[in-house]
Amino acid sequence: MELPKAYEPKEAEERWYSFWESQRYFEGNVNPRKKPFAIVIPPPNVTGGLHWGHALNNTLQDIVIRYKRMDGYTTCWFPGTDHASIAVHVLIERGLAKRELDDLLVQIGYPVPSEKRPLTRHELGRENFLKLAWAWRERYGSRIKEQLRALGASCDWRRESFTMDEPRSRAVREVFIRLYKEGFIYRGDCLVNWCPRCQTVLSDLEVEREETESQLYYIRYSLAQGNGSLTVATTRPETMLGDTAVAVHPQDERYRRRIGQSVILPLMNRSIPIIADEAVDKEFGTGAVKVTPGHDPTDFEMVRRHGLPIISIFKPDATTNEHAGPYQHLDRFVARQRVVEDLQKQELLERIEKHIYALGHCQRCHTIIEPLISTQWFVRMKELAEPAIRAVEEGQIRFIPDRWKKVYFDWLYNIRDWPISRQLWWGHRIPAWHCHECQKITVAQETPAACGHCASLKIRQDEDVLDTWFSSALWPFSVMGWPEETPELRYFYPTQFLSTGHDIIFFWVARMIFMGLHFMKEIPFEKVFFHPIIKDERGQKMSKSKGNVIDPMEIKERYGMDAFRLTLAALCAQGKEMRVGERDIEGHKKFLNKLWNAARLVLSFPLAYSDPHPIPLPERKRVLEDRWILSCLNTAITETREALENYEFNRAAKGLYEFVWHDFCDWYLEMVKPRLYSTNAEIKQTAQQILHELLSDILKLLHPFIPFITEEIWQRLSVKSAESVMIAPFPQARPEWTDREAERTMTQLQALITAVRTMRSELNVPPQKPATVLIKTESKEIEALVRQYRQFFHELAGVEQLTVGAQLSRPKAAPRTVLEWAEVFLPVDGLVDLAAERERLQRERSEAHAHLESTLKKLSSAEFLARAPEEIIEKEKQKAQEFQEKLQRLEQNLQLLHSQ
RNA sequence: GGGCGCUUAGCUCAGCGGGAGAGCGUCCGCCUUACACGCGGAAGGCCAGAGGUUCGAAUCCUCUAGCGCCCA
Repeated sequence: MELPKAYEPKEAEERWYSFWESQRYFEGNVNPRKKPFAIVIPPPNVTGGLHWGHALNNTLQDIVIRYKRMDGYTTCWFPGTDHASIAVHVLIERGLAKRELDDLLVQIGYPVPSEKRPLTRHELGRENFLKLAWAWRERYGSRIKEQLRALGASCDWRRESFTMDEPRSRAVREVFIRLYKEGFIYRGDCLVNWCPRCQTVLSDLEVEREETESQLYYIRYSLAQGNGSLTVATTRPETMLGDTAVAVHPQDERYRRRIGQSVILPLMNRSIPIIADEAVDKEFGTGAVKVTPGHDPTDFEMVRRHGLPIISIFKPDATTNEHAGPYQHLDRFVARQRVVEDLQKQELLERIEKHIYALGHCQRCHTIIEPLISTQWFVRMKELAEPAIRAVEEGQIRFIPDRWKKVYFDWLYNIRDWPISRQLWWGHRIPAWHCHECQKITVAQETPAACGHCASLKIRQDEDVLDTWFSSALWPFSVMGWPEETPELRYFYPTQFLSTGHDIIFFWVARMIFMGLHFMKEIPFEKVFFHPIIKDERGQKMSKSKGNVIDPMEIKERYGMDAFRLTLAALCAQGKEMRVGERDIEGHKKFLNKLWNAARLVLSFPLAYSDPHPIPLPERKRVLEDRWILSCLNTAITETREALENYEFNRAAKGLYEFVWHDFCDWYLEMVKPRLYSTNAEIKQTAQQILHELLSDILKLLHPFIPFITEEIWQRLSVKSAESVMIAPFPQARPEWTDREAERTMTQLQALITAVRTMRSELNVPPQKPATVLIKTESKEIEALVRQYRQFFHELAGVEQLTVGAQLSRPKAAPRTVLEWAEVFLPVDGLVDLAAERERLQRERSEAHAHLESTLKKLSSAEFLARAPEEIIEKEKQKAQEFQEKLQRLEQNLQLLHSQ
């Protein structure tokens, strides 16, 4: 079937995706006779759209799963989305405030007030808020899923999960209850990271540190006894209102005699002790620091060690409370200003210095974090972390690239307990009920009727929800139906491959590992690939605020998804970041055009038979170029497989690009044309058969990278071995096709043809103009080669007259190219720039000379001969001979030119 | 403060112990019957710097400088 002149990605992409889906190719069903290969998708946030990072990550997963599917595994890619507790919460709150969600409010039957004032979640109440959030998800939550389909992701959509759907919620409750009963979950008062805007606790990981220039205030505290004073330095003067001590380092000579004395806390006129603690940095400020346990993690720990009181001066919205004395009801920054002013008035502020420190911000809303004492739920981590460390240490789980192991270990070795409660509404509500009577806690899957301890009916459920990552941590087994013992779990768990960004190594990867080990008693996945972070062509992270974001769907419109996918794969080296610009995509789109046109050529010579498995072509009918390209194909197959097994996506993609464009199109297709146009039916048939076989393998090799165009071409093959390229077996190298001799001969032929082309080009001999070429060589082999393939010199280099031999005398004034084993002359009419010719040969001579020198130096070294491996010595000897010959030829030609 | 990574052709990057590579860009010549989204050709590099290991270093080690990321 003939192909249209240009490939139309838009229409083809939709058509083939629905074809694959209707044929149920994406479905992975338990099949004990085949080996499983499963991937769980890193669930994207329901609120989001597909960005380039998703595009990369999911392209890589799709490449791997398509490859494995073609290679005979039962593959299953489990898709789904994440409920993104805080992101949705923020989004809905903002929507309410701006009154952008009125239509959804109407939909859930909420009486929408007619006047346009901002609404709050508290006005709606928890139940309505949740209804609204679900309605929002129903309407907008499928966008990312549609975008993944557009990308070509071959997920088993029957198995789609959502972290808040019923089966996943059951898994979450089950895990919570088990961990609670096993003593891993506890509730306690701790100093936590508090976001005053979101009004919730955040884990350390959800706090983003930013280097900020601020001030360091030096404040004088006078001693309770006598006239002396002590100066402390602080970045947060307002928190002094909650100071309960001043601390110095025990070995600090300056303050040793002060330890045990007291100071009067300025503005509050409270006496507080001077304590000694190792945690004090002698170099910081004056070496004496104020201790504010209610609002500083280091101070909190310190005070615990010394048994001192803790005072919290802020309310959850970060305004001051009754403990702030005269500074009550102030915003924290206003409080700071007032405190500083008053200290100045009382001449207690010694000086202010510039100071840079890492200020914590809320990952979601960017508000400055306030450390605050609060009651939260925690997971005791130490015991859970140990097996997770071992699994990676012992290599049951492999990280690629390997270096991320260290990051993982560092975090787990210094693991801190995980605060899992969040003061939000959208999420998994903690399955714990508090009893009014006995104050005890009852945990249960379903709402209990009464307290499990005293049977009181006065119980209420905990208000908090769980950290979203708590449910994500269960993903590898929750998507397979855990806690039920499903056949999927038995067959597909553990999965083989996980691809993700290194930015969530702690958030997600580590947590999946310890949860998997704890609940499944088995690792969740065998290999974790950490892909690079995508940057734009200037090396900047893509972000909405920078305005450098391009919607992948726009890329699809302009270039087609295959071009995007191929680009992402080709640029994906195992580094920390990769830069991608539209130019890169443009370039790879050109490759698709090339492939398309090569296919057009091949398909314009349809096969005369229809058997998809014809009798193999007799070897003796294969000519040099056939043997050569089949040998190259073998190499391409081996290297593609190898690269894919090692997740070297760039090597796989670039290797195929090179093979298809430069070996197959540039050389093979050009060489095979005369046979295609031959009147000898047998010759023609042979050429066509090989061409079809090559194209078919090329399509299969490329399919994981560029699924749409390969299918579009595949479906037009006159003879195809499978109803879809997607389920055709991935090519295997045939050892009998490897042909080193053909490769060597071809290399020589290419060198000779290139030599002629170069001279033609440099002399501006137009392609139409027939050329006369002389090749001088002493090698019988080369001579025979030139004679045998003189047709190619005609076809590929426009050579009309070709003379070859050992005896022919060198033309004096003709341009020449000197190879190791031959000299090529192109006598032309008219003047030749002999000076330029001489110059070029001289340059080549000094180059050859340098090469020769360095090899000879090696060969004359006794140490080299004694220590270098045999094959290297052989190679050096061979090199020496080649350079010698080339040098000799150059000398002879230079002499001839000098005589002119 | 601790850790990790990067520095190779004008740009973006591969290569990571044995003859310096690709894509894009630049320059030259071509509408050759699959493709001008093309064909053919060319120019362009003390592989950041300094030491060391080795018969041999862009590649391994140490230090220095610059840039970037992560953790505290």
